[in-house]
Amino acid sequence: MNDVVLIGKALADPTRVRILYALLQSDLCVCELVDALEMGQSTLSSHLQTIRQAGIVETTRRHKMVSYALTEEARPLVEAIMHLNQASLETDRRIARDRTRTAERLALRVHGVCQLGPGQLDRSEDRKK
Amino acid sequence: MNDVVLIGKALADPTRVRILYALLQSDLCVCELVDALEMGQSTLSSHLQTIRQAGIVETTRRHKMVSYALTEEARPLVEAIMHLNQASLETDRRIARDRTRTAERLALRVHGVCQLGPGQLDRSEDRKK
DNA sequence: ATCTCATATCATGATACCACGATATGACGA
DNA sequence: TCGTCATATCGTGGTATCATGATATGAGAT
Repeated sequence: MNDVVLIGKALADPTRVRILYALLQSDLCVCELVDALEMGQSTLSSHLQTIRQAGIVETTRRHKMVSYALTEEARPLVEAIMHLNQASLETDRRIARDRTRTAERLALRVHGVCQLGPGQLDRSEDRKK
Repeated sequence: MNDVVLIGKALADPTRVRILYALLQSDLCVCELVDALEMGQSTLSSHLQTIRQAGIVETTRRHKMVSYALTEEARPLVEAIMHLNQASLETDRRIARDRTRTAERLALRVHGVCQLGPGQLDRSEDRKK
């Protein structure tokens, strides 16, 4: 029962849904998430702990960074829920922005690995418009 | 996104998980749930509204009573999540008691319909032991 | 229409959760 | 060992959520 509740809590907050949706694109380290989702590092970190306790994500160290990934067991569930509400997700502005910023941040990887630390993708990108 | 969060919130509380688990057994009216799960009517009712807003249950009137049932769309999802954590649910004392009391309350139906109102299954059952 | 009874909503106090800044941890390089 | 830097945890003020008792709604029966 408690396990179900933990999974529920993991999905019960918009910020955490954004994180899960981003992790559906790719494994990501904290600094990449900070840049992609534009939120404070402490905020992000505590949400990641919440999701981790639910058994939905797991961590691995890559050099200095800690990388977060969906677990094998949770991925089908997360995909199912996200797909079930695909319409509501695809029309969401915030999610759309997250997705492009995640892609931009991933493009900065070297040999498929994050090397840079947080603060790479600042608002200067907006001026291109 | 909002839809996903609503589903999450629906699962994010032990009381609501108990309700959903009971509804997995059978459609139930509010008075049956009050007896089976042993909780206040107002508490139960507001949780039911939460779950309803998430699109997980729907209501139909049966005589004086309002019956709650899992929706067609949500049932597979709920079953998936419950099954995924079957172990944690089957060892749960509260869930076990809920299940037997739900069965006891269902046995009081006439022609498969609840006729009785709340307060049927009181603690006198315990004295049998 | 009025009474009854099942269900819904309201008001309230207690608890939990959120975002954010400040501080702590802990791995790596010098 | 001593910095450095990415990540984790702590403290705080504001907001949401919970359980419960009191009250409101609304359908069926008289």
